[in-house]
Amino acid sequence: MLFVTWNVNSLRARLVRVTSFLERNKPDILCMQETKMQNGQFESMRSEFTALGYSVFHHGNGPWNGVAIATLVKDVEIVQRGFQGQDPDFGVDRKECRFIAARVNSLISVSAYIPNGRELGSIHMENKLAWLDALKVNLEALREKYSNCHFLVEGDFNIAPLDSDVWDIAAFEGMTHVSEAEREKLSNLLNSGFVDLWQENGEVGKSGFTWWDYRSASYKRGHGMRIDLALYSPPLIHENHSFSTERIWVDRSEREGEKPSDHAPLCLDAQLN
DNA sequence: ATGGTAGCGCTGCTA
Repeated sequence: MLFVTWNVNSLRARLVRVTSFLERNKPDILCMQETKMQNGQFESMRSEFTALGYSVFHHGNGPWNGVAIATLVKDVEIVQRGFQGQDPDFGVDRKECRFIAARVNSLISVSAYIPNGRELGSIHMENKLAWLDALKVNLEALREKYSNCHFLVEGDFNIAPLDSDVWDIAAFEGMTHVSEAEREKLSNLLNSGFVDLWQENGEVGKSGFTWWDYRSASYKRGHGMRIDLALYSPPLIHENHSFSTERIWVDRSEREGEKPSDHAPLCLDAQLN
């Protein structure tokens, strides 16, 4: 199966790029982040997806954030929008839509958009760290509930796990995305039973960057970061399941040409049953 | 070079 996660940076601005990508690559599941629209606005473009055979679940409430899952698989149901037990997708100033989970056959597919954090020490950074704690709690609960399911958590984590995941670690002194605090939250999540598939299976010597700033010709200069991740967890109940990564790669062609997102899609070819 | 660019929605915020 082909799995893709892509921060599209506005689904309205990127609709043709996204539908063209689906036509050409036919991923079984596409997780999107930063759709930047409300559920009602998404309805006006739903037919663009259904025409290609995709079912789409969208979770958005305003001009920022917003996540979605599109799939060709027919045995699919939405299992969670936002976090449980609190007013979900909590943000500093408003409710934000950053988490959606669907069951696709025997897989729970999660599309997540972790808060940016803006600056170390800011209220937004505190929110980012709290959000990562809530993500771990919610995933633990879901893994208990769907204990016979594989879990693939994909999205824009706004965290570069390793120093080698940024173009120049020296340039990130005192910056978000590489701080000890957020990396520790990610480690906590991984230690609860997830594998960073790029770290496990990425091509040796390839950077794995998925994001390049629009400014300062960052893409051309190779100034990128690996912040879009695919995390896998096997079923809690270990009965005759298997999962193997055939290949994981970044489709850089989508960061080129006319009006690209500032993120490229992270693609995963994997077999599971 | 404490700049730079893109998107949203209408003035400045978010990334």
